[in-house]
Amino acid sequence: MLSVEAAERENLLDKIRMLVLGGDFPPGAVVPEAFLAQEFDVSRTPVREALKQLQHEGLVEIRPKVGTFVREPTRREIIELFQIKESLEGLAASLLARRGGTTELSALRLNLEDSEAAVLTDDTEAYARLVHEFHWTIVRGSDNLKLVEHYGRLMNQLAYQRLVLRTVEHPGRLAASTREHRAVLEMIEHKDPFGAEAAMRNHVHASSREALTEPVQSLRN
Amino acid sequence: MLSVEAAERENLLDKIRMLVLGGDFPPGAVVPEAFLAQEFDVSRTPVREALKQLQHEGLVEIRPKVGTFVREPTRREIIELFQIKESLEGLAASLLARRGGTTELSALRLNLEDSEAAVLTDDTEAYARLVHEFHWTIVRGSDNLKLVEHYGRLMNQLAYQRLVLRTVEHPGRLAASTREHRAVLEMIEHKDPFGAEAAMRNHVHASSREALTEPVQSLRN
DNA sequence: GACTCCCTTCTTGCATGCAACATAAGCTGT
DNA sequence: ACAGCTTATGTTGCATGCAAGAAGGGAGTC
Repeated sequence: MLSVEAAERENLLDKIRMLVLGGDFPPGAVVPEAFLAQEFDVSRTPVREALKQLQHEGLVEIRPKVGTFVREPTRREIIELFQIKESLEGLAASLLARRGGTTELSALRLNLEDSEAAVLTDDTEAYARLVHEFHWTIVRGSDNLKLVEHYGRLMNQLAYQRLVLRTVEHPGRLAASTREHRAVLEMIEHKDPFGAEAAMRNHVHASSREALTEPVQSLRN
Repeated sequence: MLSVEAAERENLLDKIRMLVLGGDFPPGAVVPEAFLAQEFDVSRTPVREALKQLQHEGLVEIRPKVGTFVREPTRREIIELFQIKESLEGLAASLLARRGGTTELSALRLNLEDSEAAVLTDDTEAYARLVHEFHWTIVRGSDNLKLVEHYGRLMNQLAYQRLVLRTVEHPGRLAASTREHRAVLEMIEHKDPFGAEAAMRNHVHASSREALTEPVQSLRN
């Protein structure tokens, strides 16, 4: 399908994105092309292309003739992105409910069981992974490839992993979140698009408020 | 704000996008980097970066080691994109209604008057422009910069201009569309977020069905 | 001591050269 | 005539070289 070089390039973009998202660089720090080029043993040209793409994704800012800087989303941007997240995931839930994809439904049921187990054992790391999987399963289950694509862009911008780790620290949030997931799943099982959309939006809205209540250092700008 | 080089590069990207969207190249035709480089009197490198970006926007497809091809959205993709459009514009209308931006409101009122005049005189070209302006005014009026950004990406993928020109050809659609615009505006004026979202989604849905009913050559794939 | 100017250094932006690969045409043998 | 192979061409992918600009530091001056 994809030639070897293309796959390598994808990997390069992903690798650089991981490096940026992973927090290995302090926010606002400069990321020289030459360093990345040496790090991944390629020329500056493919690194440039990848950084250009990351700029369009909003993860870095390229100041012309100055340098490439890791860009931390501002609090306002996080609010804005969560509004879009709410809308898109609502759409995804609605589409999945209308479609009634059986494989996704069973995956979601399984996910919910695992999530409840993780809540009981207080396994926040597993829970974070399951939440991620739950949302992505619904989006993919919408059977709308363009939606999947745009959703991926959105999530990249949100630097989601850092945030979700923060929300799960709130006491009681895990249980509440799981209840909301169950509500969404039930609406989808009943093939109720409007109900599913409403439940999903309600859930995302609640989770966004949780993610934003904590005044964290990296969100103070 | 933007340095000269950055502005030039933006212009280069926009210029190439216009060329691709403008239909100067037959869909599926190859667009060699070297040609564009000579056309705009730059090296292949910035052309490459621009094409790379256009690929991520979904307008062209770069087959490795083969060439760059103009990519026409399939009918399925258009349906998918319209679903997202409905969701995002619904969000925008909702946000604008909640906010109650006065400058946007007056702009929309003026737009509606002009639109009705264009309907009476059957000026389809002016109407297409006004429709475009109406929707963008609402999206910008949401005061959500990230939404504006994502919406722009979406519209680029839809190759909107070609489609809107097609919808206005349907008899009676102009008047119906204007009525729907008025409904949206009234909901926003009443500061009714839910009503505004519903009206907007209804409008987009109707317009998408119009855009998709016509079996046009370029949409047959 | 503070301010201004220049210069050094680091970064990106672009042009160009070369290699690799995919595709298609031509050639040869059957 | 046709199938398989070879070759020719066109394209992208990447490496490298060079120039231009921006930021910071240091020297000189008031």
